[in-house]
Amino acid sequence: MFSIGELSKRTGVKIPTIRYYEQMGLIDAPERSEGNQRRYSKDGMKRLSFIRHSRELGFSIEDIKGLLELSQHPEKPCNNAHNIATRHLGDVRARIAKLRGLERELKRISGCDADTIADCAVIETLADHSLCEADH
Amino acid sequence: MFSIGELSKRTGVKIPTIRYYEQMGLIDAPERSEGNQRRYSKDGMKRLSFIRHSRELGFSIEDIKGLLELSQHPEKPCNNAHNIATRHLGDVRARIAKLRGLERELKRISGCDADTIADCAVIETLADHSLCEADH
DNA sequence: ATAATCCCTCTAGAAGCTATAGGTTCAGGA
DNA sequence: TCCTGAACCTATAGCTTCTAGAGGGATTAT
Repeated sequence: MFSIGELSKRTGVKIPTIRYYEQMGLIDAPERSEGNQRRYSKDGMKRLSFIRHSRELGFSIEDIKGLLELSQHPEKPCNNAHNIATRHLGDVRARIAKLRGLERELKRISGCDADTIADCAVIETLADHSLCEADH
Repeated sequence: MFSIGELSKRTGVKIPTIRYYEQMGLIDAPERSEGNQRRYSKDGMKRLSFIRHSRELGFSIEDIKGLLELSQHPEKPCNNAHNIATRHLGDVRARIAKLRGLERELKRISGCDADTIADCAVIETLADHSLCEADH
């Protein structure tokens, strides 16, 4: 049994975040001490680690709810887990593609070597859509 | 002079967003009709286009404030504009790098061909940090 | 017993919008 | 001129994932 502070240290999830996850229904409300303080079990810690790891991989709270639910049923088929992961992979790839476009454009405009705003490619580009290379 | 609806159509910025920008101090409060409705000038439209374009490139509201301020002073040096753009480019690159890491990991785990949760790499990975390849 | 540290709940804020409610104004036709 | 329907107004709340603060109680170590 450990306190929320202990749990926080061991999992690397900040205290208010743990309480937030409880509120969002990602983790069960744990037992309480006589003085009403949260007391977590090892299982609680495992669950929180799962959540933390999932967040690090960028899964949304909703997705994590699904994944946690699945993880409770080892005998079930895992298509759903694959679906969630694959969809998320798609999202990540889309974001990468978008950012690559931005990167290209930003690289171009920030390479400007003008001295004054009047000739600056950064400002010029932002002010005039037609100067833009990429069609975003 | 056009109404907010016209402005919205011409710039592609949604009406509530225009009002939000006004509130955030990105655009000046425009003149009003006798009945208190907003009436924009061509200058107002140019400014909003600048903002829209900047947002498309991912600049924050604060950055855009700076860029707009600079764009008003064509005679001034443009180091600041370059600084803002270069910093933002750095941000974008950092995000790309992070997402690439996620992509690699997600690709690995969603390639799992297990049938049940018990053997599923997705769930397994999330549950056990030590199985993780990348050191995120 | 007391001080230091921890924990509690509740609320608000951050970013950048979007949506809704309840009401007013405008533009065009009869 | 009146009417209708579309467009507009303000104010407020919601989205997502936390994070920070206020004001007060619990625990732990000495």
